[in-house]
Amino acid sequence: MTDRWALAPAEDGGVEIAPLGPDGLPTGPVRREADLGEAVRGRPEVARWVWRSTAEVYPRLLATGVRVERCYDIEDAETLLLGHEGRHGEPRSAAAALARLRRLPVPPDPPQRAAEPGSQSPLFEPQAVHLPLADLVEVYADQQRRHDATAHPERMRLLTAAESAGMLVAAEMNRAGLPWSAEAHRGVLHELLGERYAGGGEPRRLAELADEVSAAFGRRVRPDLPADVIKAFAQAGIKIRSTRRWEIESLDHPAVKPLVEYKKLYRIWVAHGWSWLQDWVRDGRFRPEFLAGGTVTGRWVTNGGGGLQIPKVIRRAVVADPGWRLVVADADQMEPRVLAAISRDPGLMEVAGRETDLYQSVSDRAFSGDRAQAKLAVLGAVYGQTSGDGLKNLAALRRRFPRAVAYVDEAARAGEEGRLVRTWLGRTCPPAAGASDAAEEAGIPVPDAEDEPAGGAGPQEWVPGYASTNARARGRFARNFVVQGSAADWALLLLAALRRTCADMAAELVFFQHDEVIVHCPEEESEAVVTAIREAAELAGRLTFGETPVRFPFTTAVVESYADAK
DNA sequence: AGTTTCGGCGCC
DNA sequence: AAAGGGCGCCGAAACT
Repeated sequence: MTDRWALAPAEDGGVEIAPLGPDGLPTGPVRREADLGEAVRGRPEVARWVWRSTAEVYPRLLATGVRVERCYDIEDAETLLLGHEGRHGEPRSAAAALARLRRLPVPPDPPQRAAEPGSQSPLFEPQAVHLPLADLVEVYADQQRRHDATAHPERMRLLTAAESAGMLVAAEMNRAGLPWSAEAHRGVLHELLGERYAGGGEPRRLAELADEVSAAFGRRVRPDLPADVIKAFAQAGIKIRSTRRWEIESLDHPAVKPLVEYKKLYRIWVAHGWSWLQDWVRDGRFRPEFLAGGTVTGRWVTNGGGGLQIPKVIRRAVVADPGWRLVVADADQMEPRVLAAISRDPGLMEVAGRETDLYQSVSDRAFSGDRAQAKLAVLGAVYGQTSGDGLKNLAALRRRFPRAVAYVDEAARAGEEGRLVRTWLGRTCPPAAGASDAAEEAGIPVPDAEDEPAGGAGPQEWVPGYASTNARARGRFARNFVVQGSAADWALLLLAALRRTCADMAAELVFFQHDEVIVHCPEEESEAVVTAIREAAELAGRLTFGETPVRFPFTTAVVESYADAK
């Protein structure tokens, strides 16, 4: 029997709290207390705190040294429930949910604010509508009933609980920060880019490469301006459509080598150079603002500093504190393993039931041992590749793993037809996701019935190529959604389990990137953390997908620098 | 002058 | 050889 309490910060800095019964309604009077931290600290027996917004409440609790074991984020649950009900566009605030319940005019959601460098404030406007606790629990009790109305109530409950747990993890990671050595970072920059010149212009190495590009063209060319580069190639008699690297690299021209090198280094300079370091690293920590469930698929995003796009060469700057270690753990072939678990394809489950390299096993069965082809085929199936070798390989994949391919094909068809598509736990893809905004605004009908295959075509196997461009884009989105989103479901359970183990140690979760976690811990705890990650992965697999032979192995490394993990 | 979009590329 | 999912970020270009 879980002991749940609702909590609502009051305008005057105090807090309202009340115990809740199984129906989600209060079982006792609403109490007012003067201090948020004390109200929670004094009730260690509470198993789950129910509140409007984790991003509003939990950073304040953490600031006073109070952690909670579990929570329920009403506005996050509202978002997930609205999505499941096919009402993605409706306002998701607790105030809006209450207004819908009472059949009053529904207020629009407050706008989101972009993160500023170094700020630690919550993502949502601080003046977001506060609801009295009595109103809040009315919304909560209604949400409990709405869980019961979903296709799989127990999975939906797991989803809202898991994402709330993810929000606790995110808040704790935001507070901890990623250990970052500014000195190591400057070392990498100097090694790659050379000296900086006064005035903030290009560093030495970039200036040299720009000169080499210009020399190769026989005139001054700015390699950072695509239009200038296209013009320069045109004058040399080479037509290019863009200056993307894969298009440039195939050209036979002396400017190619310095140009490609320039683009690589330019990227480091502008996105992760000295000014980035100045803006985002304080007191030996990089603090991107992690936001759990920030995308349609449930993947996290970070707000500020490009926290999920740290280039490999820059990872040298992620360095554990003295006497501490980074435990870097990366899930092995997560997406095909998730596909095996959700499709229940016998062949793929058998392959995914081993901890050895899944792509190698797939290639042994369907691609005569060519691992690269097997990987391309699997990723092509998941991403909806429509041309090239991927299509040919997809046919081989379909022969050996028919249920797996049929699963994503069905998702793609549903997406094209504008039907709802869900992850394993019930996160729901908006029916218009993947369509281009321009086409949507132009009022292109969805789906385009005239583009459907002619009738009487025999067994209805899904084939690409008949729907409108927009419908196909929605199909690809939906195809990927069921795999990427179910992987995100699983990852939330993983984080929740790992967080519980780390709570008994000094170890802290400091980074999470889709299928990869970093734990910062004292050296002597590192082996325990490795074990905890393995156990959390298996537990997450069972909790998310039920009884399944599919395994979720991790590659782990105990290192002092992130760069040494691979 | 300020704001939005585009091109390109980093990560998974 | 060529292009298919999810993101964020930057400067330049294109707008208002």
